[in-house]
Amino acid sequence: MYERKLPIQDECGLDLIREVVFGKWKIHLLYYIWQGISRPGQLQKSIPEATRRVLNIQLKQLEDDELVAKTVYDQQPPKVEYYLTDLGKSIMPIINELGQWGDHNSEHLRRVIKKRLVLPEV
Amino acid sequence: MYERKLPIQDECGLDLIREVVFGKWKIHLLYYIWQGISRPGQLQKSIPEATRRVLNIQLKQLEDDELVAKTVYDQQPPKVEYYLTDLGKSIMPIINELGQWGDHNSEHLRRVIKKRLVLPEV
DNA sequence: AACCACAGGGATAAATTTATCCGTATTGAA
DNA sequence: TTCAATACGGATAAATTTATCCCTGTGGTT
Repeated sequence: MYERKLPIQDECGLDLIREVVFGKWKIHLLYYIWQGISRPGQLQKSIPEATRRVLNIQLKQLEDDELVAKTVYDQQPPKVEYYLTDLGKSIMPIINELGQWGDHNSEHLRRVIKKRLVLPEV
Repeated sequence: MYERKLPIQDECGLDLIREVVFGKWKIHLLYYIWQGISRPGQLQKSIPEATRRVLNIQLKQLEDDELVAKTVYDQQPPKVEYYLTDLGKSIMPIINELGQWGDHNSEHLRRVIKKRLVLPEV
């Protein structure tokens, strides 16, 4: 594992939120699992931009943080199903609102984000 | 500036959200500005764990993304006041919910976060 | 004259996160 | 026997973000 060197901030609610949901694909994973897409392979197809490796890592963190849990079926080939814990379920209304806010303002947001790619004016 | 090498994902609302609010102190800054703490020096006192440098960088990004704007008073010593744009205001209800969720579940969250510091069992 | 408050940013190092590559294991099917 | 499907994870490189250190400039105060 990676041994952290800088202290983790956990003073306020916003600190805690950052620690558990600010990963590149965490809110996406929570969303798709909530939608019923439970198996790792399906999740990867739902998020093709992410490599399988990263999804595994972030799923593991969500699991460690107890926002998701999984059932490992004892069979061959392996079968695993993720599901949201009660804690995970409880945050979904907010994540959905975030997604809606992003969709609702997508025109604006894409515009400002695209500017980042443009080289600074001479 | 930093020239990005990997493509930015901006497919869905959740991608866009990540791009504009997933910085170490961005939601904190939005929150405090929303609370009326508008001057850079005050913001830094409100978030003592962050260095002034990082706050400047993240404020600049929030400004580029048009979630905040600022008034620069033409006087000496300098005086600057940040405020939320309409877009910035519109996301505050959700950020407040995030903070409340974190506060509400702080006991659980602190527990799982602290485990990360513990070395893996032998 | 020396210092403080104020806001800002360059240069670089360090930390952290993510990407890339590749290997493990099992069963059934071609 | 070779390959596909399934899930997982080590090792390392690259990218990105954050931390550290230090400097600029002005006007008022001591």
